[in-house]
Amino acid sequence: MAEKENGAYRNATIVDVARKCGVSVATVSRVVNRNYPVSEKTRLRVQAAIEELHYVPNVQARELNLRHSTTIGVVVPGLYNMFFAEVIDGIEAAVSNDKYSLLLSCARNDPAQEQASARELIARNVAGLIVISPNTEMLEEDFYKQMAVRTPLIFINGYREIEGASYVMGAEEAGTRIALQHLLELGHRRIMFVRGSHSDSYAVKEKVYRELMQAEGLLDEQMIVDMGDGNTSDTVDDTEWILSLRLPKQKPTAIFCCNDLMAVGAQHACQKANLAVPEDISIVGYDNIALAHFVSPKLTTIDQQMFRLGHAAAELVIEKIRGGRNRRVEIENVLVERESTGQARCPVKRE
Amino acid sequence: MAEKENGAYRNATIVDVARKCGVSVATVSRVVNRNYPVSEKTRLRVQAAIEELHYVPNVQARELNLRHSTTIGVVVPGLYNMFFAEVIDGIEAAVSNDKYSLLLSCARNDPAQEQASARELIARNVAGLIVISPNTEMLEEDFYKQMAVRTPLIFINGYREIEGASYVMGAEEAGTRIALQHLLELGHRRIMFVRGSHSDSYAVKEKVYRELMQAEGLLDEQMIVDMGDGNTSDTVDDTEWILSLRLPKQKPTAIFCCNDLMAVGAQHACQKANLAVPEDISIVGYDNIALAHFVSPKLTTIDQQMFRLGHAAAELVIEKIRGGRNRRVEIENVLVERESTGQARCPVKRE
DNA sequence: ATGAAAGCGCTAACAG
DNA sequence: CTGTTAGCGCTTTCAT
Repeated sequence: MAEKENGAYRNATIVDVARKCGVSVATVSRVVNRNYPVSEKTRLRVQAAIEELHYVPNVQARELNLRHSTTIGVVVPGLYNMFFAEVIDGIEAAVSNDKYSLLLSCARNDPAQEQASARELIARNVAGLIVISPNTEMLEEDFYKQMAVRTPLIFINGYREIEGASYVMGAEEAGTRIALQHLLELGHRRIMFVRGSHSDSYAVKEKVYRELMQAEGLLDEQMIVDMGDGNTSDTVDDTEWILSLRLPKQKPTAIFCCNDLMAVGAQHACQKANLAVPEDISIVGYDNIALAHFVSPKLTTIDQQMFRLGHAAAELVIEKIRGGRNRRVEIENVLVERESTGQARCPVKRE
Repeated sequence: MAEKENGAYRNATIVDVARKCGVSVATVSRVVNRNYPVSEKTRLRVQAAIEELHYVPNVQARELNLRHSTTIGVVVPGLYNMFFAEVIDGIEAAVSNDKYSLLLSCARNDPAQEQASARELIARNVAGLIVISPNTEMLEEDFYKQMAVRTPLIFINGYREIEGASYVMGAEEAGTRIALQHLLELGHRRIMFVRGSHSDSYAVKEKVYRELMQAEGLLDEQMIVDMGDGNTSDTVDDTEWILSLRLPKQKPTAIFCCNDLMAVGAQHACQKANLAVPEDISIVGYDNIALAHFVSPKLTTIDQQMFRLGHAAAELVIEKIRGGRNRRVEIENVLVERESTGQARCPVKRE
């Protein structure tokens, strides 16, 4: 039993156990790790002592000795967003499956805090580091490049190339194309594109949108709307507000939104404008967060497979820890057809 | 610069720095920690060496030496649910504010895994442990009691009393009463109660419901519906299904749901049954997860203030780590009146 | 102001 | 099969 002296906790160590049953610490270590022969008799004695003292081996001390760590660090913008939460769920599943533990730090959407988080995790001697949606924009030149030299480094949805790092990326270009194609095939010609500011993810999608619409002779600058901060708890309401102004003017028959929050905002705007979804107007979101099938009509969207995104990242770190090479893996983005898309009202034949 | 030999990472230690500039490790330690005088000249030399070698102090080694830890462990059922994610957001904010780091482990709603997670965290020498919504039902008799002896232990929404632990609880009894009172004041008499299985949280709420309805002479066993697993990604659809069967028979004018997922399911069921919310029927949820204001009509619900729940728990561990006593704190549950509740259609005068 | 040395809890040779 | 010992990276007396 641990003794509590003046409020301080003092737990049994390997020495306590050894002394308790008159063997050496080496022997105790051996029965704990089952890696060298120990006579049945002493093994039992030692185990009894372990039980009695509630001895728990100190992993930190072991790792110090072994010169390797079994914890993985994760830097995430925050958990307020289901997207990140699900990614972490995936990381945790893979990581704990391989006997690693997960050290988590939130960057609060602040580049400075992101760096501080990464540094903190490194100092805590993580065996590898995963950074989700890194804020590379205002990034100190080779902050991560240095880091990659000392620790396996993986980015999830990091758009800037960092030397020495591995990447897990959702196939957003392909995904955007699929979504838009879906709308086109339904006969839609006036497709609005709703994006947010300050993320490479939006830029990638806009590029695809422009190319595709251009190719179809359908590009109309007025149809591209930037609603500002696209990833906060106000995104739904903000989008609703902005679209309620734009809908009457642009009269789209379909709306593509860069994430599901915006798409739900779009649903609200249509509802307020007395446009039935999907009868009068179709809406496609992106990400497939849980919210997408909680709303009504259920949202048609592109599944980023966040759990797999996280899971793959975890596998990549572990691979690198074991001496593997850097890799870049893409997770397929697939269309989830639900209730918010349908045939265009007055389908225009596609030439 | 760290050397990479046959794919293995080998980082600079305090010894490397000391050797590099011909001082003792003690001196290096002093300039790193700024806790003892060092001459300006050597300080500069040492700092230069630190920069050059990209030396990062090893927190694990320091903590081993100092015999104290600066990491907090958190056991959570999972992150698939926004409730838990927001609680962790709160914990992380408080914890990192106090220079602690967060070690996270998911219990996957499995009591055995929950114990494994807790053990794992303890072995990693956390300074304190927070368990969110512990699955105390099938709990090995004094698993946590033992644990509380060796490490500060905090439960968030833990209903079984464990000796030696601190508690942070949402005031669910009061919250349930507030929600029901709200409905009563709106003139509702036929109030349905929707709960899930296997959680003390449901039992607490049902108790309040029964008392209150009994007191009003309104209790009707038929109005209490248990929809089974109440906290999965299927909860919304399951609730919709079950209620679509019960609504026509019971004809409630209001529905109280034990969490927001169920409440959204109830909204769907009403919609399918052509009951306008809130004109024909009122719905109150519980928790106030983000979803609640993303749906339309926006959900009236009881705010559990998850962020504060987590924040308070973190403060409690830290308090205990510093030698404080065990405490039990309640976080107020407040009514958030939005769009899903309104005057009863044919208000019956309350006697 | 600086260095030498002990030791945190643990594991892995190396002897016996 | 078991014990002795060195040392992981670090901090902190205790000397100088």
